[in-house]
Amino acid sequence: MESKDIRSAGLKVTLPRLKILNMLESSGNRHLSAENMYKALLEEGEEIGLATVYRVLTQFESAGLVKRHHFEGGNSVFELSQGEHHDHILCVKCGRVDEFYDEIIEQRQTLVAKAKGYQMTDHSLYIYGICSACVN
Amino acid sequence: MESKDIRSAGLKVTLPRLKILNMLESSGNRHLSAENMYKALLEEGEEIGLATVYRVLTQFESAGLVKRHHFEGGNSVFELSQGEHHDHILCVKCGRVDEFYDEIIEQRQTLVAKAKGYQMTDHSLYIYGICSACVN
DNA sequence: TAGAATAATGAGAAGCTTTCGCATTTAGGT
DNA sequence: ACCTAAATGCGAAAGCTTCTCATTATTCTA
Ligand SMILES: [Mn+2]
Ligand SMILES: [Mn+2]
Ligand SMILES: [Zn+2]
Ligand SMILES: [Zn+2]
Repeated sequence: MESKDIRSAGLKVTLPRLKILNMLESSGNRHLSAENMYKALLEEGEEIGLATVYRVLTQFESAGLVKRHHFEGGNSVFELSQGEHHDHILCVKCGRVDEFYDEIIEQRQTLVAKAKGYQMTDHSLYIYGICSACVN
Repeated sequence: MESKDIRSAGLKVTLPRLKILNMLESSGNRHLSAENMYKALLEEGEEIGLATVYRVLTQFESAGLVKRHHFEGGNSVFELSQGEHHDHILCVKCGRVDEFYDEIIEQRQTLVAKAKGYQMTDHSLYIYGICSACVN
């Protein structure tokens, strides 16, 4: 029952919010754009506006329910923040997205920030390449 | 004499191209947006179009003369590609940009790509934080 | 459970960055 | 100096995201 998440974010439990949250939970694709979700909902026969999708996703992001990523070229994508942080590796041919977490990279980032006199708040790391299915 | 760079990129040596290249070389700020350069050139009394600035920068990028970065929120920034690769650390308060290169991070990225079955072509790493001048 | 107060919605307009199209100008070779 | 191809500036347009506002839905209270 995901209504709890919405409520504890201080938001009213509305159909659009439930639909969007549900889509993020149940879709095979963990990384979806607002446009993706909007079109999928339309096809399911929902009556929803694109502005609402963006609004709701931004609210979910503020509430920590969702993470927004800016993949190279094009629009933002969103995914449920399921606890642990991770970074992304993307195929430049087919758009496939894989996730990874590297403790050493994380540590070095902290060290770099410290060395440069920064109090690190965040970081974004994307690796681009050609996936095994796309080689040749 | 930067005309050589332009010529060897297969481009005609024009005033806009010289002005833009010169600005990237002489400006105190190593990381400039197209809008930045456009406005600065207008203030210098140049007659130039924003579309030209974008066009020229894209051509310079293709020629390997400049690198384009997508800093969080807002527009792309460009810098001269002076040889060695580096990544960036940015202050979220004042917008300050510092550069760094960490050999271990670079190596780990290669390892991650390999482990995920990718042939790495590129990566982008930004660290965000609060710089020493902005703490408090 | 009805009603009031308030938040959320959908539709379209608008904002912003970047690119495109095209008539005009300019560069570079002869 | 002339010719041709390339480059320019301008405005329009694209693509993504946010804003505005009249309408609708949710939650709280009685
Ligand atoms: Mn992810
Ligand atoms: Mn740099
Ligand atoms: Zn692929
Ligand atoms: Zn700062």
